[in-house]
Amino acid sequence: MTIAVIKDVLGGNYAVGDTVTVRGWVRTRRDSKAGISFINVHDGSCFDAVQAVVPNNLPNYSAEVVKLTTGCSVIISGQVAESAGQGQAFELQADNVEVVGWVEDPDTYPMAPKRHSMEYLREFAHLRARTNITGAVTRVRHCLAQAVHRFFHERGFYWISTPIITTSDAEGAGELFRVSTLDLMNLPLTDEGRVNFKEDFFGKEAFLTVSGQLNVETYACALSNVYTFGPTFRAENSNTSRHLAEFWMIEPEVAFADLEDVAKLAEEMLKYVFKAVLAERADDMAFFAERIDKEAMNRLQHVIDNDFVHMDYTDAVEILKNCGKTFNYPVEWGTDLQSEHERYLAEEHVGAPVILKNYPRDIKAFYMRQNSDGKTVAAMDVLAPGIGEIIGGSAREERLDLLDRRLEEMQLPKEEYSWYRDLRRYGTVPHAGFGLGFERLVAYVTGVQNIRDVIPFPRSPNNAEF
RNA sequence: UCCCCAGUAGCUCAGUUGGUUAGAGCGGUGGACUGUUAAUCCAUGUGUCGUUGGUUCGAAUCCAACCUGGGGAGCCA
Repeated sequence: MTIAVIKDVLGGNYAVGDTVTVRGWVRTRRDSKAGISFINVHDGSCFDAVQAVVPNNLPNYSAEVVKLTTGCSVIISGQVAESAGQGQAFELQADNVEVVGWVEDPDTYPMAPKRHSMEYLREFAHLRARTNITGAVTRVRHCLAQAVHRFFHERGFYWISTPIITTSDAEGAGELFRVSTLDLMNLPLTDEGRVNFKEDFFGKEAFLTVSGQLNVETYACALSNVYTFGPTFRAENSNTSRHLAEFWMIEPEVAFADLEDVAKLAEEMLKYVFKAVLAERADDMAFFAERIDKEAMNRLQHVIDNDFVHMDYTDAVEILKNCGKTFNYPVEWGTDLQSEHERYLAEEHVGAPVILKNYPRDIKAFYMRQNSDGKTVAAMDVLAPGIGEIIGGSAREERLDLLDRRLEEMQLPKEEYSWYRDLRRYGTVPHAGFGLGFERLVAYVTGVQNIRDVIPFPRSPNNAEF
């Protein structure tokens, strides 16, 4: 018995006449009074389902085959044949249909063979993987993840597994999820009446990481070219279509590199993974172009074919001031750009991803490298049309005195960063890196509007089902 | 967290300017027809009208609070 994945059957990897067995789930069944039934079966290996042509002389035809409904699991054996119908080159002439699992009540099976809203599908995160769209998103997501790893591997980067549990608030900003084994009903207290974390699992306060950057910098300052690719957690009460409480982030860090180097790296990486998706997931991308966003494929090709536009923050402010458009928020040097400003720059002024660089020092994180003008830091954001900031990066301040001054200005506890400061005390080097929100990348590529639909089990305020 | 919008059948929605028996399409089911393909045609069922409270002779409809979802904003990736 040759077990075949549907991708290989449809792709012509078997000869006509070969007997193969496919296993999967029924998408639709159509009966013909000519004495056959058509059963479309999907197994996740590709976008399309294979059509099994089932003759009515099979022993279980009337008892089982004609009772198959959407969602039933089956094992079907038969001969690969050129299809007499339209819509597929190959099909399966079935000579055995085994029903593995029935759908107990087709009327209440949530994944009915019809269009569902994304909001509805989200309520069935355990079943939505069976739909066309979630299947396609899942394959594209995988393709992107593989391409990211391949891209860095080919350039000599090492994948560093930075910790999920941390005991320092990496950027002194983000809201953190606490990790604790203390009994909430009976907390140990200090003499001052505070919670005594010395009795907690780690002997101190612990949290889920908001970024692997500070940790991965340590490895960049030894292995030169490194990156993280892992889950990240933010306890921010963000209720938007582009925020998750648990998301995946890719953070390369490069020793002896400056901002220009990592801006180039970001551009090359995006082009590399977009090429991979167009080459490897043409079936799924065609579906997104047809059903989600007409421009899904053109957008990627356009990014691949054109150089990214680089723009200084200072120049961007001038462009925004002189563009003749009235914004809800005023544009002024020294303040962070609002969504509407970023959107104008990426969507209208440039019409493609744009790299904004050299932001005012006072609105950026303590670790960003200060420019010689005394006003700005070597930071960049990659803004993508439709989704906004997709990448944020910077050169890191490698000069200890300047770093310490920033820690003091921002009133951050120096002791907490002793190991980070050590990197500047022992063989410091200029280095730079960036962070890419993986789900934002998947959303950008697929055209799916809500980030909650490009991760299998989204976590957001008030929602951690499944 | 703030602003706006929505919650009616399994799903997507219409409707009800407060008044008897609540509507369509899709999906499901039954049948017809057919190498069909989200087929087509015919038939068919289904509702604490989000929750709680208030106003009223009477509330699914008006009001309030709450819950849930969506859009936008902030925070950011």
